[in-house]
Amino acid sequence: MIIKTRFAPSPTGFLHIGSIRTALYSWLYARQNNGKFILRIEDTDINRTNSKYINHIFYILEWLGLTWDEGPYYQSSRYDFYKDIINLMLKNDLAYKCFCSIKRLSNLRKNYYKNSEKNIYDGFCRNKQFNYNKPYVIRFKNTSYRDSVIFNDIVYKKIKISNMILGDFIIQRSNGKPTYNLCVVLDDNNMNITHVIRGNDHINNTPKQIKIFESLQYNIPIYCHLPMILDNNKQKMSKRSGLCNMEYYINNGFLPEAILNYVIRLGWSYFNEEIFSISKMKYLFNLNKINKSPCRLDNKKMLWINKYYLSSLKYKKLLIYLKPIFEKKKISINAIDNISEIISYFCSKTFLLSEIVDYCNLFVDKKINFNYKKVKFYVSIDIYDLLVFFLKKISSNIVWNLININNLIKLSLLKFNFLNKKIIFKSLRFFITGKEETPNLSIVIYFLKKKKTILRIKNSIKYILKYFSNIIIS
RNA sequence: GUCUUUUUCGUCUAAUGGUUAGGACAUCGCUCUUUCACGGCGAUAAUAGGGGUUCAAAUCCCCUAGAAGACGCCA
Repeated sequence: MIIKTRFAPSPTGFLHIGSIRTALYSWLYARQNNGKFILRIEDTDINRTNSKYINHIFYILEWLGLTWDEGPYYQSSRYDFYKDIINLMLKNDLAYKCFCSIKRLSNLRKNYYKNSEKNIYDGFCRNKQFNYNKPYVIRFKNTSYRDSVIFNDIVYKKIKISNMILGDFIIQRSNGKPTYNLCVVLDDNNMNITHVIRGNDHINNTPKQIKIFESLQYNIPIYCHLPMILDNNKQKMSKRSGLCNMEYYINNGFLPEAILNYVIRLGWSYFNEEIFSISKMKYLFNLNKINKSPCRLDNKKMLWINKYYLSSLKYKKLLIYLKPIFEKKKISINAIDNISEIISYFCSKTFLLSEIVDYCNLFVDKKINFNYKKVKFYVSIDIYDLLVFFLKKISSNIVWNLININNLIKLSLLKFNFLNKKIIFKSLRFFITGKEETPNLSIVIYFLKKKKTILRIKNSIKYILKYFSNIIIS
């Protein structure tokens, strides 16, 4: 028997980190067993389905490298298939038409809550042969309410749910479209899915689905419900919440391998290991070792993992990841001549791709626009003298290397020893880069090269002179 | 409210009846680079509470409390 797993998102929002883990686990399990991984788009809710979300699903799975072997199947294009089986179910007394109005059902529900009873359909149309000319839904004709459904979950082991709470649930809406619980069963059977790996918010759907499987005499797949990943408010992640959204991770410079590594460790572990490459995951991952308890995201740990992968990437691959971010920030790579040297140096010092790009931005050939409020803090006669001195020294005929640049800084510290050392560093940094926080000053100067450094200091000197004259005038 | 599930450092987790309750991230300290950052070293920190079973309980059983999900003509 070929192992078949599926990832079956509904395109009603952007994928979040929880769906990614579900996809990863399903994908891994299929790959470990030489099985097949199927992509199925569950788009039976016409009102909420949006094609941009479908494209997003493809994009993210491809970005992560979670390739699928079959599909994508669209449930919306399989209505005829579902329809045939619904008709069969009607014919074999496994389902019935229900003409109850929405108003009647909502009143029913209100009363149930008031009397704290089970909220299920009361079976008003169950054994009647109505044939009104008005809209109807089709309900599954559930078996004895005294039964309970028992199934063995890979993660949660034995789960027992009373048939009492299932009731005669709807399998076809009044608009003629089948509902989720029916489509899932028919598709999982039709596509020969052997293992259903999904979030545990579906645990309560599982008995309903098992009931349909049984009534149609299909083979019931093995279920594996994964504990929820909760957001920072300890709530189920919403497709709209920003921090869990995959767009956020991509735009902020996370690497796919880092995301997968972080996500596989939520609810699963292998001794004290933290780093899992794809091949290592395939080798070590074990469905039977998944935890039951829900977990929360830790952005700091994710950053740490991202840093790990960032520093281990080769320059060429790194550049592929960096290019779209450069473009998004409208920075031209060609404007920095020693870009490869700069990127190779900074990739081991940063947590995010976007940080590397920000650092690169320091070396772009452009005029610095000083923040006027901050200038006030740095500008003084002494700093002016310092810059003039530094300019003179750096313009001299020196070999451009880190040692010599360091020596120049040392020399300046000595010459201006009446100034606070921190002030000297901070001022040089500010007037050379326009920023208050940068990597090591001598490294920055080294990468900036002689010509640009001189130009920038000259501009800063001019700027300070102008600043002084403005003060005198006013 | 009903049903299902869950509870080990702040967070992710290890420990299948005998451990000094281990690791990672975070935090804090020290330390290197005459600055920040990075790095190196170290420290703080947990078995939800109460009963039981047992020579022995984080681990098995019961109760209580907290948390999450489900209870749709959403998926």
